[in-house]
Amino acid sequence: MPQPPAPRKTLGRPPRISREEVVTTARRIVDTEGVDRLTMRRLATEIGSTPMALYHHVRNKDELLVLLLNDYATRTLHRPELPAQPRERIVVAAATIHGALAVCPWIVEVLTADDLMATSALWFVEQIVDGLVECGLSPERAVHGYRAIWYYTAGEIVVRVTAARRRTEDDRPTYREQVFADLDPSELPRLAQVADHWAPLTAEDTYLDGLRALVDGLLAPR
Amino acid sequence: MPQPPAPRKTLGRPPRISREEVVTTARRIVDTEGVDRLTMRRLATEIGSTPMALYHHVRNKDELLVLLLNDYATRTLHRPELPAQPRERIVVAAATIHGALAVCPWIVEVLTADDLMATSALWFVEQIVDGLVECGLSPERAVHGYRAIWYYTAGEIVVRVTAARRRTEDDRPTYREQVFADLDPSELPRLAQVADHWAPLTAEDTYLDGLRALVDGLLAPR
DNA sequence: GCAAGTTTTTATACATGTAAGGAAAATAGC
DNA sequence: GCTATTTTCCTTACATGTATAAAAACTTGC
Repeated sequence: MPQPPAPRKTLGRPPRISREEVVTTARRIVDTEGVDRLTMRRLATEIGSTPMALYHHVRNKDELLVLLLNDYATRTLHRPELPAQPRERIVVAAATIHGALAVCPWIVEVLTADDLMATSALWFVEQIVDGLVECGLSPERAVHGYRAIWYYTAGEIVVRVTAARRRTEDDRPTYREQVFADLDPSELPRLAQVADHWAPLTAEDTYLDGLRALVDGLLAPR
Repeated sequence: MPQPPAPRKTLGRPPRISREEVVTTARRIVDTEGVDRLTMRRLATEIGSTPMALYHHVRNKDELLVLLLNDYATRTLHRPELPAQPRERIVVAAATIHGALAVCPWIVEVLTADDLMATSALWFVEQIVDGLVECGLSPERAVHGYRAIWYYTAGEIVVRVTAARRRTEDDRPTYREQVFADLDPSELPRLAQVADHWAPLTAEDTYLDGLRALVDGLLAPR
């Protein structure tokens, strides 16, 4: 026979939903219907509650998205075999984070939030900082180096994703196309020279090249 | 005596407000009261019209912000004396853009929009691409190099600004502080080592250092 | 002058995030 | 059992961006 629930230690009305349930349900909605469908009301009805009840488990929608990102990172960001050579280790660690985030376009709102501080991502940060130190940087410079790598990585994702988003929700010619069509070759010769190839050029994925360049530059003797 | 207005050529009901007026008024609101106060309703009453009328001159609020950014860039982004040496020219051009954007925190929503394509900024892009070519890169690689610089620059601004924003609207301890307090030194020794200095370290402005490293790396022989 | 067509403006309506205040459900002290 | 206290939940309300449809103010062709 069912034990009466052990006497509660906590004060106040017992919660009917948990932060975890909120996040899990939100994840299901995002996974199955896309992040656009994730509204507080929708989430509330899905969970059998009311919108404002969610706000006792999540500070606001932004925080919910951060939690979703952490959840996502924890589940999909597995530690790869890293090369022994520190420079290459840095590159692979950064590229792994980048790869995991790049396929998850809804994070843009959140990405900018803070540096990636999901516990699962910290290991990668450690690898990067450690690699930089092993290559001769002081711990302080190594942290700055990691920050630079993070700026570059986050910037790449944010710019690329929002550009893509804007392209889909928009059939009119891009402002960019417009501008490149009216380029004055005598004023801006280089841009005029590459104007025709600009779109395909900037569509190429050169994250790794840029990352390598940045790491090389960070490690080069001053 | 006032000439009767020349017979209009355009069809349809004559506009009572112009795109320019919309942007100018929006700018005034942003300048005097901050970007938070810029709402479509507020803008409409300020301009003596109705919210939906604005949508005939501006596709949506996002586009309005893009226009504001362009307007801002056109007014404040003046061409500096650039060094003759191409490498340094790249750095100064990028740093100038960065400096102009960094003081203008409300652009974050927009920055991610696309690359900076205000006509006034194109000159800087030209300088960067040209500098890279002068240093021996092919035009294609130069464009990719510019993109890397832009990713880094935009990422730095976005991350820094939103981190600052979150700090002000939030008095609870940061997630980051939380995480760094619970660091396991045996698992993440480097991070534990710098944990105490993390906040001040990441608060330092190291944009230029990172930029130099990136440019160095882009120009290093492969 | 009138009908048709075109562009701008207005009125109305809806979805969304979330603030404010009160109701509900538990414990603790009496 | 009763009251105070604490925590969670619910109801209501508001500001905001913007979709939709109709009205208004023009030009053009007749």
